[in-house]
Amino acid sequence: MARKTGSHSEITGPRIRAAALSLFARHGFAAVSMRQIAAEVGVQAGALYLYTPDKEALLFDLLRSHMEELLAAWEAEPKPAEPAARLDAFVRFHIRHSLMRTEAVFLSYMELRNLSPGNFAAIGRLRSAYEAELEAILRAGQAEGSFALPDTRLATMAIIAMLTGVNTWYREGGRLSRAGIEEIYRDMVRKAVAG
Amino acid sequence: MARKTGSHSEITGPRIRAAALSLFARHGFAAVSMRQIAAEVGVQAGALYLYTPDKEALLFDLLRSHMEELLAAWEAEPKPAEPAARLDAFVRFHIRHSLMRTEAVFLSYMELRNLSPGNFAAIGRLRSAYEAELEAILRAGQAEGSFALPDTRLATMAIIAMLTGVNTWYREGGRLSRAGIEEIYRDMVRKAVAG
DNA sequence: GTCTATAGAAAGATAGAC
DNA sequence: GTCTATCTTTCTATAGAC
Repeated sequence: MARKTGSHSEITGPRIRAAALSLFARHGFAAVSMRQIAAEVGVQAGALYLYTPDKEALLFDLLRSHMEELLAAWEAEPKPAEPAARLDAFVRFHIRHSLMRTEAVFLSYMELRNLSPGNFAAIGRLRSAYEAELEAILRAGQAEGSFALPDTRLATMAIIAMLTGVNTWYREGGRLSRAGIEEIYRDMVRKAVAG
Repeated sequence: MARKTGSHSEITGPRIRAAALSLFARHGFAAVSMRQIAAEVGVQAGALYLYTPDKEALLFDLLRSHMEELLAAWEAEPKPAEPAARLDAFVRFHIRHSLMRTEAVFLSYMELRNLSPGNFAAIGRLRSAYEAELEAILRAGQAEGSFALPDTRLATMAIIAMLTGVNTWYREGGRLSRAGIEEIYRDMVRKAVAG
């Protein structure tokens, strides 16, 4: 069972990812150096390259994990069949999830442009898949007659932007509780799409 | 009227600002070098320092100019007294202005964190002043009874996020005209705040 | 006002000892 | 698996010629 000195591969990898996520979200991908990430983890800069081929791959990994986790979480969510109730569920889910993963959401909206074209497209596809979930709900409600939307695609983008915006102003321990915020947004969205 | 060789101070300054705006918006402040900006303008890197004390001051100047221009433009806008009509005017104005200044809007939402604390606070004050314009409209409509909003502050942030989001998906020559987009957003906002 | 040249610091990434 | 040391490139910013 003897191990080499300083062998911590099972724990160092996740710690590097966590440190990178936090630093990238706070200062921006390009403004953060590999040395800073290494210092946060408590290793030397060179050691990072045992876990990632380069800096961009580290960013891509964070973004892809986030999007895949988001899609999986929505899939696992209990989803009513009725469009109106399903929309409520989406709103609550999106806000709750965004507030739980503030840093990753920030990254996903800010650092796409630092990806190579191929990686950019891959994240774009995952994002489109998520947007399609909301769009399907709106389309179903529209077909059923419970929603009145002149343009379903625009409404999809408008609602997601509105909900994701919660990340720009929400602060832990502020005036409103998370449940309270979910409720207010849910009501605004309900009214905005209503016939 | 003899001038020194290569004297273009009246025109080089604005061209530097334009190049910096475009590059910062496309690649991010930290990812753009002074050399790139200089190359875009057609001067040497050293020449930039005749127009700005450093790189951050260049960013700060762009952000401040944008916010001041935004506030001045809204001030110059014809504004109905009735809250409902005034809200319509705000929505149309915000979308129109955002689409006319895509790059600056992008910068304003992405690069605040690259400012020093003092400069950050200065831009924050300008942004708050703008948000206060919308919040005042919502408050007036609420007091008058034409709007029904459980939380005026949250509604302010939600509406601005929704409207500004147009920048993330709008492309020139796309499916919808600018006027059409303004109209659809106006209707969604109207419904969202209605009693 | 712009140029060339460069100082001085810091970046990403790699090599090889342990 | 992590370290130290370093290669190579690039950066911001300045100095001084023209």
